[in-house]
Amino acid sequence: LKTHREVTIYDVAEASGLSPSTVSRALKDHPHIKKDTKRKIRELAAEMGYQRNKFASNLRLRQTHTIGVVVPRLDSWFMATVLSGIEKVASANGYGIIISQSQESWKKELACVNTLYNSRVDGLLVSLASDTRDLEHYGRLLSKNIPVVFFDRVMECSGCLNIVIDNYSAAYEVARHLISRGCRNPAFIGGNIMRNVYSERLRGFRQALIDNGLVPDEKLVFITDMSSRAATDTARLISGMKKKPDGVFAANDTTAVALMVELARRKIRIPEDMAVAGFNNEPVSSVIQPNLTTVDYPAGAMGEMAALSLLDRLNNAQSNSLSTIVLKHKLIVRDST
Amino acid sequence: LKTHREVTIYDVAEASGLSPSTVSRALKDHPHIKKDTKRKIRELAAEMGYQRNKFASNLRLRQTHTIGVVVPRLDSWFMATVLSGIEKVASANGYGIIISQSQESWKKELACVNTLYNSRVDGLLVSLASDTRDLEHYGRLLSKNIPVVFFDRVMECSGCLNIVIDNYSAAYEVARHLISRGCRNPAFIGGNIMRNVYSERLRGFRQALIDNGLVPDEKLVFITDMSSRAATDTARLISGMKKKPDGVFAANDTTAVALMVELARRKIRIPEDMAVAGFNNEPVSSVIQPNLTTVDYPAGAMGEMAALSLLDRLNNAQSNSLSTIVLKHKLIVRDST
DNA sequence: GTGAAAGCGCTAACAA
DNA sequence: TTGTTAGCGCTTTCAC
Repeated sequence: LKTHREVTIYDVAEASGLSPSTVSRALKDHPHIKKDTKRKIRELAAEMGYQRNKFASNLRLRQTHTIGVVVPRLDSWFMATVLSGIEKVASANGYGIIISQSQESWKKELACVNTLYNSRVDGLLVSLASDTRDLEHYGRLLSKNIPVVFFDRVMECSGCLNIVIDNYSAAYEVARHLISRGCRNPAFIGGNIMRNVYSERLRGFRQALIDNGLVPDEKLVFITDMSSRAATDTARLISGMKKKPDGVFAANDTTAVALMVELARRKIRIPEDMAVAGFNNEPVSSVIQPNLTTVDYPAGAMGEMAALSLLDRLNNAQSNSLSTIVLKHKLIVRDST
Repeated sequence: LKTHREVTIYDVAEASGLSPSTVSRALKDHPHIKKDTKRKIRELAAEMGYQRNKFASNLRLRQTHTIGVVVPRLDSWFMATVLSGIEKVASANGYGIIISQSQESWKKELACVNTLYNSRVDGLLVSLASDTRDLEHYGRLLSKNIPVVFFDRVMECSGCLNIVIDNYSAAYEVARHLISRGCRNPAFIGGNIMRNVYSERLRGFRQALIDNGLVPDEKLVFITDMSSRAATDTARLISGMKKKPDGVFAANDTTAVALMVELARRKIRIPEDMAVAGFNNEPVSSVIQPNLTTVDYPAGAMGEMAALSLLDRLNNAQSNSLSTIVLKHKLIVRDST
């Protein structure tokens, strides 16, 4: 427990010979207070080392100027970049962010949401864990008018806002590109298809094959936990097949890169023997040789947009009835295909 | 402003026919309360959708179970990994984390620290901005017994704890390795040498040269902002020199990699024409061809250790008088040298 | 233009 | 084992 008592508005009031209410008003630039008084109080407060106590204020005002963020994990390029965008917008608008990781687990996501609720965050920014089945744990927030914005990994949810890219089209474009490069038998690597990002990419991938007269081979659809390790294993699997795929579309660059490294180790030439495409346009994609064909994903912009939208809902209660915002993606063709 | 009133312990008290204090105690498993009463109250509270209000509690208790984190930027592999470690330990111990970015600016760092102070965080975890000159802005926290732990980018500070690796030795080892591979004229790329991580690495680099009978060439010391862009520029500069260096030690892998990419574009062979070593052992270092020689930096462990140490100071007020913790690094030799 | 006073929800010293 | 009560520091309505 702290030993020193805080400097409060009462102390400032006493020292200035004014009342606490006047001090409180002066400090927040209330129009009813004389300019001169304001100045005096400001100076005195600064001199005394006064710092307003957010808890007392929050308790009174019932709002915290804090937004909660729940992400599956934060040690990926994508999330770090999104978070950076969120933090930038939040802090520019006087909001703080509390971050928690669900570690890709539904159960832990539930715990995170509850903790953040207890912290009385003004709103929530969420990207879903890999195995989250429903949105019940957000019900309480919603019923209390605490806005929730999902980004990247989202689910349908009345009253929430979803921020995404068009994963279906992006994947469709990738697959079409693969086909145009001569692939007739491409493989897909993705994560748990309960998540929109993976199911939509798989759907786009399949549809592109069908639209081009090819038959998707279910044996070439690999669902993994999207770890580098899993990618390496998949590379082994693939390179051991009698009838190898002639191309691979991995649902993120980290997976694509780990795959390429292992394929190279096994003397499979890229793109001659097997074309490889990724997703996200992570920096590593333009480092690996050959440079990786991928989809540019506006991660920073998504973070900023998510924060902006949340702030908007916070300020203009319900004015905004949008339910989905779709950000632009872009296919980037490089040497791996 | 929220419309719904919260469910409070008063509501639960009324509904249960007990007093608020009993409810409060039951909810926190106070030993003086009958087991049966506890159970009843718990059930009732859950049923009524009671969630304790942290603000009221914080206001009363004068502690928040929240730790503030200030980092230069959070969109790098290193920071994301450190943060992941911090979050893991914090949440496992019932603490939340509020994260803010100084954007490498002293001024903004100051603002971050003040905001976090206003939020009454229990303690602070900090990695310094590139141009921070002194630690005055931490003075107030320290005088209020709010513990501050610096990690990675630290400064001497009585009363604080610093968590680092031995940057001097690590750099010394890298330089010695470069020399053992035949380099006689290696270059150094680092950031602002006000920061220990860069000054120490430069110092170790120089000393290794001297100890091996070489003379450090000051024209081959490049101080940049450590952006990829700057690395590319440096590569151009270097490759345009009449008397090129025969090796480069970059103070992080991102810089080393951007450098290698540009050198390759200019047909400089690595390691034959120029050896390159980096720092951090970022994943990209084992993706680039040739794989990058680097120093393994225990980023995740550093995050966990930082959080753990802070919690320790929070719990055993001042018991721990350590002022510096040094984590182990490891030279990793690969094909780029 | 300024002040008095009530109350946000919770906790703990003290009383019973 | 449980209840009473007095704040934690701030904001704001109402009065002057």
